[in-house]
Amino acid sequence: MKLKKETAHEQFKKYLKQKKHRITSERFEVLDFALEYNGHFGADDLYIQMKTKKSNVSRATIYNTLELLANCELLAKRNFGDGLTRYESSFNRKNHDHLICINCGEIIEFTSTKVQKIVDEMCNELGFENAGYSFNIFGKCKDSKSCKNIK
Amino acid sequence: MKLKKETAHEQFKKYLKQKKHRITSERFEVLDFALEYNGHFGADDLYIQMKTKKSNVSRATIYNTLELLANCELLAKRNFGDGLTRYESSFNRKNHDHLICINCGEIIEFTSTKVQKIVDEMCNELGFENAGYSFNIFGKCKDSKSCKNIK
DNA sequence: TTCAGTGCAAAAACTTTGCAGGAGG
DNA sequence: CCTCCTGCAAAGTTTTTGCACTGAA
Repeated sequence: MKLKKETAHEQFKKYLKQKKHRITSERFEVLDFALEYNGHFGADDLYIQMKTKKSNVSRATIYNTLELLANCELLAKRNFGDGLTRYESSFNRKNHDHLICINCGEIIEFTSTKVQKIVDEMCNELGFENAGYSFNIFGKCKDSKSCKNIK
Repeated sequence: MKLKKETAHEQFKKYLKQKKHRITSERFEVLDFALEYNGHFGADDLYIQMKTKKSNVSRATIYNTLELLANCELLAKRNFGDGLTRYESSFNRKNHDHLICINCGEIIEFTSTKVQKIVDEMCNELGFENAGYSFNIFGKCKDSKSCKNIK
């Protein structure tokens, strides 16, 4: 755990230097909270979480830093169709996609090697340099086990 | 063109009846403007467009109606990662996905039969009844032709 | 020392809600 | 006639901006 955190710090530091951004304590504070956050979170979720834990970082800085962290690929930026921007740690995690239950909001992660292949194919074909993708499937889960909180 | 509009009206009417929603002139007015809108639009874009063309339909009604139109599959709801909810006519159109240039914002539509296959596979595997998906690829377009408006 | 980064609050952008009046079934 | 739908404006959410101060390089 300690190791993970340090490696992430290193990666972020490297990115900041490369982009000629300053190394500030606030930025690493945001990184730490983001890595510890369990699951997907919005910028404001993180702000509240940090506020609760007596951190003094402002909203503006959090928004700014999350953007940086997404750019240097420590976080993944997600959209589940509800108009909110969410983030999730992508540090030391396998690439994955999401299946979202439109009844209960449950989000199931899955991986499919085929998806990246399609991404590469299309980028090649259309002359794009790939910079990520977003793939969400929506549906209704049939078994009550994972769909008990019907809205 | 006339035909297209009438068929769309019919489809919407059928949907409204089935869901026991009322047939109102405002709802069809929104449908007409949505079908005529060129490309992707947000709810507020449509409101402004309608306001300009002397329509009196309110924001609340537009938001409400777009939701209905998305549910009955006359419109597709899209998210391109900028936190805005956009719609686009899906009436009489082939299913397609999007490749978005992160430099200039250009959106290129593409189709790949493989995507729907993956969607079906995953839904089967995880016991979901499919209700759509969203697949967006982000990248940088290399040729200046389609990337002239760098932000 | 210099200027990017920060906190704060205010503003902006988008969306939802409450209420009273109006129209569809 | 009974509701559902609508318009309007107000409130709510999430995100961005302006400004003066602070601290990294």
